[in-house]
Amino acid sequence: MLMSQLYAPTLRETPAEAELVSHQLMLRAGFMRRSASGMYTFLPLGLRVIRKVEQIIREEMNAIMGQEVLMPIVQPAELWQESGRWGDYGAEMFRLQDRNGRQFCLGPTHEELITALVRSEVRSYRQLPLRLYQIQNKYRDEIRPRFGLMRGREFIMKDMYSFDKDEEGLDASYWAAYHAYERIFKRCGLEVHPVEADSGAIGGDVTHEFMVLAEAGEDFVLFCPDCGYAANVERAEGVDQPGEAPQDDLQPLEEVATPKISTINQLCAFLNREPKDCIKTLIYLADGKPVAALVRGDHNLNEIKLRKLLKCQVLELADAETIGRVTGAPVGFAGPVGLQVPLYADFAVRQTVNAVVGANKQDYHLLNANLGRDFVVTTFADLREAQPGDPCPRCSGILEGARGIEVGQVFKLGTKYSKAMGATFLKEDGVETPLIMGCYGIGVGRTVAAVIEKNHDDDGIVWPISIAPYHVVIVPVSMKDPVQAEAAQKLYNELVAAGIETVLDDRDERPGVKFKDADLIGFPIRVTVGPKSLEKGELEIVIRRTKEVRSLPVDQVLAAIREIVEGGDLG
RNA sequence: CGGGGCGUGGCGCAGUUUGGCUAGCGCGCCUGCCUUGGGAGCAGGAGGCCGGAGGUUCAAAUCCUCUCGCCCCGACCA
Repeated sequence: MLMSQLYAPTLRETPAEAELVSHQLMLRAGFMRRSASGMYTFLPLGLRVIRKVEQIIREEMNAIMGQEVLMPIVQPAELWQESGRWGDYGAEMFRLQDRNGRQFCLGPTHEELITALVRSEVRSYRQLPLRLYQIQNKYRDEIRPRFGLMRGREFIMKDMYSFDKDEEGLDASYWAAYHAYERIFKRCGLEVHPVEADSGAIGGDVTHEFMVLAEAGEDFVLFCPDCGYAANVERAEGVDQPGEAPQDDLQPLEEVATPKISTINQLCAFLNREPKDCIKTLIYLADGKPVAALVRGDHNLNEIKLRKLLKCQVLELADAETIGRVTGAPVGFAGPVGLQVPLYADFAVRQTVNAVVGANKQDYHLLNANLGRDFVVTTFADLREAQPGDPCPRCSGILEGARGIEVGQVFKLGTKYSKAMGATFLKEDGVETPLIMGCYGIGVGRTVAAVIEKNHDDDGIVWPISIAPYHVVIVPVSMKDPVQAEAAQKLYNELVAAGIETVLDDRDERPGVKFKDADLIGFPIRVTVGPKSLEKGELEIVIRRTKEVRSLPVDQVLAAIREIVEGGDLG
């Protein structure tokens, strides 16, 4: 490809719309442009990167017996009504109608479609296992699209769906996908960390997310440096440290005026106590019914855990009116003593002694509230959000925290969709049984964004060879010098003939401009064709990542480049 | 959806508070000269119904009302 022909409009200045480095660089380097909030056009360079990531995914999916299919983006409402998700998905689903008024959506995911496909064709255990995957655009009308490809409304996703006859089969499919993911991200030059995760609305119990640790990440993960335990904060377990609180030295309950003090921090400053000496009382509505959740003052409640414990559909913080009705006080003064709703408490509450709690009375708190004597908890459970510094739930280590970008997730779905949609098969014994499913997603665009987040410097992107849009750029210092132009063209022909993806920067620009663009775009290898080295019969190879310069005789350049490209990553 | 910010040539911005004459600057773009090892220099030039609609006024980028779009924080979320 000739640079003069390549449609890669680079920008000298950072576009105001972009916040993240990866987003800025993709715009600046001419890889993509925005068309609407959360939707992007990929320009030639961007598309080449996307295609390379897709190709790596294809190879690894095929290697675990995945077969590629292509499904419609527009999906009929009936299928989603069957699974029950037409209602559940809510405003996040792009919906549309055809001319006859039939309802459709732009597929946010494809479980329904694939299940419908398979149920009409798979009849027997002899046809299993079956692993189908697709790579295509999916649509979610996100509340807040942001960070370029990181959270778009239209995004490219690979999803594989597995169908097995039993749990062992599902387990095999799950771990095959898990290990394929490790290979895929490694080939893309990413270090990923599989973490235990919450399965959210998609259902199922066992699930891992593949995280790239980066400040730009929207997720928070906790991990144990000793035993390797790693989990999304949504999922990470809090430890139930054994033992009851000491029963001696209980002080008498005492009411204390705390005017206008309604947060733990204000309270601690006012009373000169530590947050861990307080108990937070949060009033929730679980499917409309008020409940109280108790966590220690230095902890945060994990709503996902509470929702699971209560087995409720809708869980939301109660409004001020409900809080007033339940506690008899305005927001900020709720406490467990005397509350007439079920109390669900985190394990850590069990160890508190002489705690500070709300008095259920405006501008008052209680000192020395004690479990058993002053209030009774309905159920103790792991309800708090784990945090760095907590004990590891698997060993004696201490958890650390980091932000992460979720680039992939694997789920054991079980029979949620096959049951709802009647996707069954006959087992060896002739019994009709729902298919056992798994699903395995990779955000292609997000993976590219993550690679840039982890591989850039002040000058631009530093692509790993494996997904670079081109391997090499040839930069003649001056195209007007026929000697340089000829040498550059000759090398270009040789590289292309050798199957090396090469761009020749044939523009009549000053060298500085061409070097800047080359760095910005991030070609892993640059060959400079200049008068100084040509006189000696040499060319210069510059490694983008290290800026290392190697001067080589002209006739050795091809071999050297080939070695670098075939050697894979430059480390 | 709540809070905040921004819409002025392709990009980045000034001008808006305190209405006023041909709407500016930098970059990019076009022509010519010159230059060629890290975003050169000189000269000339093109390009904007100031997001849109309505209103106030002798006069609106600037004031008022409505609207659309984009970005950030939060809540939310495979």
